[in-house]
Amino acid sequence: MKILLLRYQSVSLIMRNAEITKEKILSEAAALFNVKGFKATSLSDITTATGFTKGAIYRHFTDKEDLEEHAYEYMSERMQEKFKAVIKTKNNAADKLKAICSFFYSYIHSPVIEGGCPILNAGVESDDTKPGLNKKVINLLEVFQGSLEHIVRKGIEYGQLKPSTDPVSFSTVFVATLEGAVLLSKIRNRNKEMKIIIKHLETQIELIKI
Amino acid sequence: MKILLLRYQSVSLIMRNAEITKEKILSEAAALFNVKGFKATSLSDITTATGFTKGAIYRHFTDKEDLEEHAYEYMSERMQEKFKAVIKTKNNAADKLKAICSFFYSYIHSPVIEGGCPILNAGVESDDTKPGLNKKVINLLEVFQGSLEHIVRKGIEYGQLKPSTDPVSFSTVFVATLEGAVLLSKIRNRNKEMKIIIKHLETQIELIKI
DNA sequence: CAAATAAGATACCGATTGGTACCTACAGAA
DNA sequence: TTCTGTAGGTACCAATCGGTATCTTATTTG
Repeated sequence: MKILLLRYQSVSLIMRNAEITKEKILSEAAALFNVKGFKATSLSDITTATGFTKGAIYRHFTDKEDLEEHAYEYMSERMQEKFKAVIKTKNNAADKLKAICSFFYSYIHSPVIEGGCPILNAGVESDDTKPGLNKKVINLLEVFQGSLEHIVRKGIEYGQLKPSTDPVSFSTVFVATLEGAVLLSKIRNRNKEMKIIIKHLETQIELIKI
Repeated sequence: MKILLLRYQSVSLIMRNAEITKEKILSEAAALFNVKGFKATSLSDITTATGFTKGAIYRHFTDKEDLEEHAYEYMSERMQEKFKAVIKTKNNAADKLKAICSFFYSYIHSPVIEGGCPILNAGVESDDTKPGLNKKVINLLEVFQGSLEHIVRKGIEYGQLKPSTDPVSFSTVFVATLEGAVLLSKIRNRNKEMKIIIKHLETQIELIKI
């Protein structure tokens, strides 16, 4: 039946679609890079994960560095999409901030990208040897912190948060604490630390609420 | 004069001392591992840095993994020494906590080990592929957080800190925030974030002071 | 349906990786 | 001063790395 359908569409069993192939390579490579690290992930890791050969990979990307950066861009976009969606679910500053906390808490069990937070992972690996990648990490970090800053600013403007709150300071501390939580839970392979830290952040949010 | 002295001590110009050699290998490897990462640092990187050959390295260490773990142990010991020294300079809980903040702030310009915090760097790299190393990271993290917990506990006991302070929660949040600060400053290659976060932590310390 | 184009596989390349066997020569003991 | 154990150097190894030239074949175009 299926074969018949395929035959009518004049599509052979071995399909070839550049766009789908590229997507597959990017998503598999992204997961591998985020779990094992960029340097530790070899091209053969990616070929076995995707089922494609090096020939296919090098048709879509100039070299490994190019693949790394595009794969990170892929992660970055996914993270930003999810992040925006999370913020959208609430309609006031405090609830938005709490929703972000919940997002991080749930990340352990259902991550957007396997292997933890791409800011943390790529941030540590890229700073000394991969300037191109580092720029993309900075960008994602800026989007993340910028969103928080915007939430706080708007929260103050709309009379939801205390005007004494410093948006830059608050968002910086918020991001650092969350990333620290991810690190601790990653190292210990448990969510005890995440739980404690999320609870603390939620009380901090309550403190700046009007 | 110097050569004469050496001759009298029957010490040739090419000295050979297993202990000193091992120390040199460990210190150079530690710095390289902490800057470039464990995977990204090759044995030839270490031979060029130390001036020794692979033959010398493999006499003291069974394989690269063994060297990695001993090098991390070396970093860990150095960090703990410095950490204890910093805590000792003050004689009450709040000042001890603030001294730790200052230590992290100064770490950017005069690090104990080049390349940033070994908990952050090795923590990210070891969790998935290097269980032996991960255990050592957990150990250092526990010593660090345990020290903070002890400071808070004693601070409460001696009437320096509010009894309502939860030592576990406080120390967990403290460590996470500091590590997050290191990450942000590392990614951005500036100390703006560190400055903001240290300031925040100092006011948090003031809040639990009696 | 045939020709042209482009996607992907195959087979290779030199360089580098971690690792080892063997040799040399220095340091300490006698 | 000689002998001996061992610290360290030399020369190699197979495996794997990232990368490329070339070939096959699926898809598109005319």
